[in-house]
Amino acid sequence: MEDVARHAGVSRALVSLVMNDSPRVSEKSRQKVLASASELGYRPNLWARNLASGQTNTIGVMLNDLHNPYFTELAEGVAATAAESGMQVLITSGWQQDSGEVAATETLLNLRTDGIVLGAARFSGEVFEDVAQQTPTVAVSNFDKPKTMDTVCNDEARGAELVVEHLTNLGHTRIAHIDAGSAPGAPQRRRGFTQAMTNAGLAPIIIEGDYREEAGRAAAESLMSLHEPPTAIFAANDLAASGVLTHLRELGVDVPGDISVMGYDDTVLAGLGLLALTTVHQPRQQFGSRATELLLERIAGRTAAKHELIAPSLVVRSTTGPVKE
Amino acid sequence: MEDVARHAGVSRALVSLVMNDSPRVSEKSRQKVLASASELGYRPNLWARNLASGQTNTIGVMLNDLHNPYFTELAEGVAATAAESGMQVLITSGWQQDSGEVAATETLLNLRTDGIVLGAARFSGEVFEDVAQQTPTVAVSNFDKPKTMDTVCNDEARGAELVVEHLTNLGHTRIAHIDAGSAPGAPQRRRGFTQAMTNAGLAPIIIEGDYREEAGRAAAESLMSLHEPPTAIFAANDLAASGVLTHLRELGVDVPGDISVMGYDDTVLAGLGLLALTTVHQPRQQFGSRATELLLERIAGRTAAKHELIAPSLVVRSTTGPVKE
DNA sequence: ATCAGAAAATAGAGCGCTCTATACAAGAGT
DNA sequence: ACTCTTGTATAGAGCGCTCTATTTTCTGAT
Repeated sequence: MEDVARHAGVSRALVSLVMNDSPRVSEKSRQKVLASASELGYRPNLWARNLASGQTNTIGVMLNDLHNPYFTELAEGVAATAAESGMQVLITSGWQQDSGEVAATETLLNLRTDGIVLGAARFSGEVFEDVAQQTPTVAVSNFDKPKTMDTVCNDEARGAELVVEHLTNLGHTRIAHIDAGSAPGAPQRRRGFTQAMTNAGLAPIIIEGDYREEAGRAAAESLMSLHEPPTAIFAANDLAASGVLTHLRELGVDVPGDISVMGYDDTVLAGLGLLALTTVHQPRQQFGSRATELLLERIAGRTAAKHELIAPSLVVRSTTGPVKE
Repeated sequence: MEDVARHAGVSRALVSLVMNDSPRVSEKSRQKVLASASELGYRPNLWARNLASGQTNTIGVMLNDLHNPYFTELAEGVAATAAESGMQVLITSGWQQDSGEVAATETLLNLRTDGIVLGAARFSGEVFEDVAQQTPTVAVSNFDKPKTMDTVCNDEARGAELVVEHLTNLGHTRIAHIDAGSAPGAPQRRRGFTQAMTNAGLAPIIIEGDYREEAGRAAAESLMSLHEPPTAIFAANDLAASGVLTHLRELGVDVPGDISVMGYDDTVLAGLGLLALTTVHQPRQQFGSRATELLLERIAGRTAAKHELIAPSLVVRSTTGPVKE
């Protein structure tokens, strides 16, 4: 910077003003400075700039797992909204290790980003309460309405309701749900399912499982060996639904002629021609952009916590149909 | 830091030493400092630290697209290897916009990360040559052996060779390849395929397509309406292969009884029960970790460019079998 | 010409840390 | 008692920038 100033025959301060697009600089010296800057290959040192200005214009995103499209689409939503406000986005990840999420968040904290979006899965909200104490924080998680941060999450109960509505409209009454124990979102889905079934005057059938394909396959096996198998299966997620479909295909059962299958999440899998799975879509990018909006509000000074649910929607493909007579 | 020093009754310099685990501090004062630090909730400001020390201990990763598992697994490899050397990893993404890759790289440059790993796809190497001039850089790309940076990439030719070997071993002679034009990696695959077929004394059949499912489906349609359809189809990637399978299923053609199908990449899709696709596995994490090793060498002072190919491997599942008599 | 007032440019004090050179004990050797 | 080490602690000058307060220069109206 020193060099640029000397080369352009002006003061360091003026160079700084030019670099920040200040309107208080004459066109002539702006050109002069810009010229020498590019000539000398000068680029402002972000570390120094942020140190001096005390703000980073950057928001940090902590993602539990980069493999999971859920998190990357979330990040994309964050990036899009952040860009509108001219903010940079920096991503760290826990690389699905237990200690990872905390370490990654720690990095962000040390970096002094203006705020943090938490795409966490491993821990309950409490672990992050003191993070939220130190910097504006918004979590995209099912946390239990913590006071120090905002949360945005999918309305899982509504999603389960959507499933039950769709299936009952098709005439199904024996509907089974493969649940995923205490995995993120699973308890809410299970509760929503039970609730919706009860409201419809139907008996909820629930069988244990998890979010993996193999679990779906195993669950389908138990379900189909019942005296009176269900006419519709609502899997824990798309991957589990894929397991269900695999087993039914081996059994020679026709989908959706003999039995209807639904997934949850609307991942790439669901759209594949061979699956064409009816599922529940979560607007993941919207989670990210809404979280960012809330974060920007917080950065601007709001302190009261907001907790928002975002409504999912139904995507009907070819694995559901009218109940067999 | 000032506060911590005062609270512990020592100088700022000593606090700095403690925070950097210097051996030149007595156990007694180390404890004292650590105690007051945690009491006051002090955390070192990374920006200031890096500014003062002139090095960031951070390597930057620029990823073309976070959705693509190729890139995220690459990042994971980088993270793992970087962690071994106590380096932090910061990720930026081009969010698959044309200008994105350059902007994201720019951010990294401004951040003065010790080095950059490029997971680029959009541009040719030239765009990044001057980046490499400014900081140690390794690209995981098919760039044409640039002098200023190292490259690591998949041995696409070998991958195509693997496919042809596998298929000819099963007795296939009419083998078609759906190619993906000028998309990343595609020309190399096409060349490798042609080469391997020619070497085996067979006529390569090539049909245009791209990396999407719909393209695979369309290509399968044309292929199957030939007078003498191929007995094996080697799709551009797994997604395209999925399209092929979808079409064949609709046609009632038995896979692998009537015809064999192969994908490329070994993504999650390939492992699904309903596809069970035979494919070529790319060790994506290894790309990342090898790139990081090279980058660390560069950071340590090496300047001569290295260009490495990494060998893929075959994953046999259930979509390939002996040719039908 | 003169001068108020706006516009443009500058000086210089930080920002929170690191790091070199220096100071200060306390023990070792003579 | 004296110097010479060795092991710890400290002062203070940066790192590359921003930003407030201040000075200098440039209007245009009298």
